[in-house]
Amino acid sequence: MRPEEARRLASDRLRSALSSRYGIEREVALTEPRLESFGDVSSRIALEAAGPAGAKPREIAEALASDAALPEDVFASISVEGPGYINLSFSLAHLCSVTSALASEGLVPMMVAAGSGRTALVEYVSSNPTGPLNIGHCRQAVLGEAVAGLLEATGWRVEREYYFNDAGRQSLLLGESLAARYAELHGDSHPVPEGGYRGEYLLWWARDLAGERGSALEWPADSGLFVDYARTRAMEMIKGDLAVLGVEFDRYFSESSLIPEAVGEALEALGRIETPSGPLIYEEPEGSGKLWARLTALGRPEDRVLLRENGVFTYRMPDIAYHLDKFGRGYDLMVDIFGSDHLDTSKDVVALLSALLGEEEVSRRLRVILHQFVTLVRDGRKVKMSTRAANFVTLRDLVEEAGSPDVTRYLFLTRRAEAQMDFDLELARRQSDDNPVYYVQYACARISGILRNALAEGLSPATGGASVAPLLAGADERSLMRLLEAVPVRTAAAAAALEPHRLTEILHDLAVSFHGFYQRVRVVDRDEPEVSRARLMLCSACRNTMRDLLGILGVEAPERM
RNA sequence: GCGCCCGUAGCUCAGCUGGAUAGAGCAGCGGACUUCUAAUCCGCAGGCCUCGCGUUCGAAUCGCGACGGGCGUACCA
Repeated sequence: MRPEEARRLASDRLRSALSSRYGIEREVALTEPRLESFGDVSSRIALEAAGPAGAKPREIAEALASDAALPEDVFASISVEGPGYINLSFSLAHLCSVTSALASEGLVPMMVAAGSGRTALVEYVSSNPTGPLNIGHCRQAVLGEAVAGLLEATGWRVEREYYFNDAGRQSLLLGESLAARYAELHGDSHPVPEGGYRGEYLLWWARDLAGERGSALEWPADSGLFVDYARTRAMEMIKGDLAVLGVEFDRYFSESSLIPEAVGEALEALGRIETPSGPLIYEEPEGSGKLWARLTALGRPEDRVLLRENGVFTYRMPDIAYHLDKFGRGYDLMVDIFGSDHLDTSKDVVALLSALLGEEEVSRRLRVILHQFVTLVRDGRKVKMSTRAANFVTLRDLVEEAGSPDVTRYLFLTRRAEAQMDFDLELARRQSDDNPVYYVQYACARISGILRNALAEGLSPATGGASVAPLLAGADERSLMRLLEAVPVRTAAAAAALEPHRLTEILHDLAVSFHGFYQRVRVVDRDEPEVSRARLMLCSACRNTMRDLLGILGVEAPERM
């Protein structure tokens, strides 16, 4: 029986006991208790039901425990502890059968597939093509990958998408910044424009451009060429940076592909909407051609311009068209991952989408994850960063300094998205020995070593399922199996919450338990081949589970270290 | 000013749909390698969970208010 099914069964039995004994209809939640001595799963239902039932919590708990009639092959015991907790213990046979399945099939088949073939689109990074990716994009790339991986592991069909703005003022500014560097090469002075980009990479591009096209180009006569060239190179650069992290998208979606048709249609649709305070879209000043969205009528603090007087859309407008496009593609779930600086925009876009498609539709299909910023710490001091001034640490630098994509990914994923975090460069660099990712990877490598050695002696993991339970009756074995059994449930919960950082906790728990087990229990024992094979099965389950969890996060599970 | 996120051990952070003695890593101190990888293990020490008020049988967790930090508050993205 899969772990989620075992919990469902216990929950249902307790619920019907509660119903028939007290006439209370209520879902019974089961939690993973904090301490192993509290059992394997636990319920507080008796404390919650005490009021409505008009009875003492302990009394209720005793009654439910005796009425529950749980199958003995799955549950070994049910007991009442403390103020009225109902604590359940799994049978060794159940733990062993799950362990066996993990050893032979890995983690994913052990989960009840919540997605079951439905489709999801995860949008992340979406940095505009103006320069290399920075440390913030790095956090986002890592997060997006992990969210996508988590959804895939729970049965969703996932697409990864990168949306970029290439039609706005920033593209123009980048083009002119390139033109300035280009002019500089040929001794002409053309200052980098106000608010322009000063990164050294523009100088390299200028040289390449001069090599291809000679020295006759001029700004603004050849502005289109400069802009196109800069954008192309920037996109190449970004893809290169992503490759350093091992990130690849299924689709790169450009803002300009929405202009003018999709954006026009979106604007028209918005224009048909009436709010209690008047039309959603209005012109102001009269006759100027400038169009505003009446966001205040949708509960937002300010109205916003969607179309400027000069006929150019503001960035919110293509954003809406882009989201409409995504909704139109029929995904069951869309996840947007943004930095916290996008909060306001994102809320405006969600409000306008809700006006177009209905609030229920939007909140059901669209989820926005806003992550907080990363503060870079170098020499114990916080580093100020600015993309345009180009005094920032790039994703590439970061991965190189941290030593590997694995370290970078794992470090970012140990914190939840909405927590600000400090990234200490010195720490990342020197953490080669006591970095949390190595701790986990080392456990995998250790197990691989054991399995290799055992195989060389002709011993392979047992495949008997629950039947080998008597051979794994030790306390260390049970602790590890108990943890393994809960992994599918914890992973599913992490997926439902879109919180990949929880997987690093699971991984850490598993590694701690395994290292302890390894220290105290000899796996391969020539005198006890059957016991050895049972233990090898446990090791294999542990390795597979960690490998699969690491895989979701995009981190390697090495065979040797 | 307003909106959102955050404030937990010396440092970096988990725990937050209220519940059983508040956890981890790093840093500190003390131990364990003739044994499948010591990138490991075992032990010690370290906390008015920012503060105050409230809701509750019960609050790190929920509400309100301070204080502190971050982000936003563009006709930039």
